[in-house]
Amino acid sequence: MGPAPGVGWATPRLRVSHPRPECVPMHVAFNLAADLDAALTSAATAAGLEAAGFAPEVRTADPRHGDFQANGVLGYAKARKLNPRAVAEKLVAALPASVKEACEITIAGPGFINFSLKPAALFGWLRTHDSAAHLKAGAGTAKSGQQWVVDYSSPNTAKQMHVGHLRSAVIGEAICRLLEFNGAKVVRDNHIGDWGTQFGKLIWACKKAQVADAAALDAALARDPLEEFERLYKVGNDAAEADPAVMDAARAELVKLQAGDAENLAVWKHINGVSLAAFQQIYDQLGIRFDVTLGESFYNDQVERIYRELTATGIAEESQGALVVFHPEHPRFKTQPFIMRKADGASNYATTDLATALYRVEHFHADGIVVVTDFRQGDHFEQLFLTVRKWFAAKHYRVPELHHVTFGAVTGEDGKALRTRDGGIVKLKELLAEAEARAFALVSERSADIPAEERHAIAATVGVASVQYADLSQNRSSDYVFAWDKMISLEGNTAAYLLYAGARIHSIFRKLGATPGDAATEAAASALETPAELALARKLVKFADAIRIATDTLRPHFLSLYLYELAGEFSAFYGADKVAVDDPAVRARRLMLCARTLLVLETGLHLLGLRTLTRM
RNA sequence: GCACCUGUAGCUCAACUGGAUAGAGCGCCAGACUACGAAUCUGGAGGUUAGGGGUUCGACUCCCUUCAGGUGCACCA
Repeated sequence: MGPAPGVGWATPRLRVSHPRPECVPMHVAFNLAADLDAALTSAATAAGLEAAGFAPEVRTADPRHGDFQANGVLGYAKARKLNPRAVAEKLVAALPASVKEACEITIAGPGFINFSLKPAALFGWLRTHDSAAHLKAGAGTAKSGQQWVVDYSSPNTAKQMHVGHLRSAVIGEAICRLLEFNGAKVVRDNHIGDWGTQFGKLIWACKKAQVADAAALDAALARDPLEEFERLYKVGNDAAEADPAVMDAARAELVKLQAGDAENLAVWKHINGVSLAAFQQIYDQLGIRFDVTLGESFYNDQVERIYRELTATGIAEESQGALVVFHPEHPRFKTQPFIMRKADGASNYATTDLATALYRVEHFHADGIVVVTDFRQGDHFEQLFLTVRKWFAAKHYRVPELHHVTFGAVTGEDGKALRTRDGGIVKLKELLAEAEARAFALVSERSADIPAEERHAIAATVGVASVQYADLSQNRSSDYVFAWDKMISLEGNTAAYLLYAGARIHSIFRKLGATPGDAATEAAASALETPAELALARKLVKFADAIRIATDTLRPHFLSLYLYELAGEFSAFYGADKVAVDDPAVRARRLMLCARTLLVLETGLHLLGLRTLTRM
């Protein structure tokens, strides 16, 4: 999606014709790659290319070749048996003067068009994008006016959150923030599992414990309710697996619950209240606040309509007593059913997920729905989305974009599912506490001069950020190897390295008695000159592209990678060029670079859901 | 059996969904603090992208096939 016409190079209105930075015009596009793309598209028409068959394909380039490259002429020329370099030359000749003034343009190899931003153009971008609000204003056109619903975290009640719940929560929150930054309105929906068969077993076990020793049960529930419910679930589950009669009894309890039995409903409510309170403690640490928590139970009374509509539209059919959907056009789902009503008449998660999709469109007017779960539910969501598209089309409901955002398993360093020393599940509560403890040890070792109280606060940020970032820094589709040493490490692509880079910039401003982004200081800045200054500026300008790709692919690691490279570029600059020099114009421009690096770094980290520090 | 995911440097991971000489960190080797935080930086060595075919100007990326690991597949979510 290109920028709004008339805001950049695509029109002759912008003229970066004066090398003196103070003359840089006000309107500088946030996403220069997109702007260049638009300029090339216009130029293609002017140059007599077949506009319909030409896409510029602008992307960020290897710094050896420039800042951006356009690859579109290769395919275009090939398809028409033209000389690609000749086409590229025609195209470049047709570019508006503003682009030629802002960039060095070369044609290389088989027909790549390379663009290198001149120092004044880089300076202009930095001057324009001087606050978080201006960055957001630039990015916010991409999904402006769209409504999205993001379904993430979604643990089951009656159980504690464990390490398996981490990725959905962390990745989901980052996706929410990215969508918002791009201008979308986002509803954060915690689709908790509060209506499944686990309650049959759990209620059965509760009643049994009640009969056996009511006082002991009450005492255990008073001490740590969630631990006790978890233990009872295990009792019920083991018993049900060992004895079919217990399984039947548990099913009966579930049926009673779903029918509205007062006693079972009371137990169920108690369990959910206790669970949500415990979840919120984790969410507070991760900086997550849901707009709605609409679990499976919320849709319980809406399932009849689902059965009715899917039957009436001919999408669902009876099979072996169940109501199912087959997809004849699909190699597998033509025989593998999507069961939306069990043979015993009960609903299941296919039913509630169908109802959920409908509710999100009817109630929230969703343009896009994102569901963040692990990859093992791939079949389910593929079937669900196929069904939803057919159903909504048949009923003339709005069909939103549907995305199943998957991620791999969390494994230990042996490649197997992560377990504690004694083979138990790693509880999220304990994992975060350990991260904090390890971070505290590290901060204490490195910064013994900071008061203990502040060190604890720093450790809380570093510990949680390290856990979050470990997840966000790698492609979500691969399995994730959990390794403490790598996670809390200060070296390499870690949260601590990025937080350190930020703390060091804050330190520069403290030392020089300056304020980041101070307009009076920056007004004195001279043109960018040294290789390190220019390299850093080039990296800063590409923030827009990092945001774009992370959002388009719903993969936050593209942003993480960018921020890591930015921090590295800053460290190189820091080592090469001293900020605290006597020449006021040089000092001013380097302070400006520091301020923009800080701005982009902190804005980016906040988009990932991390908290940042001013010292550590 | 049928499908999906994964396989890249000794290790942990990237590679913008087909672009230029496949990049980082750790580890290893050699350097840089009487300079704003060395929790840092600058160099170097390290690759048949699991194997084999194919598609094309161009392939880690797409297709076919073999191998290895993981995961799903009728009433759990």
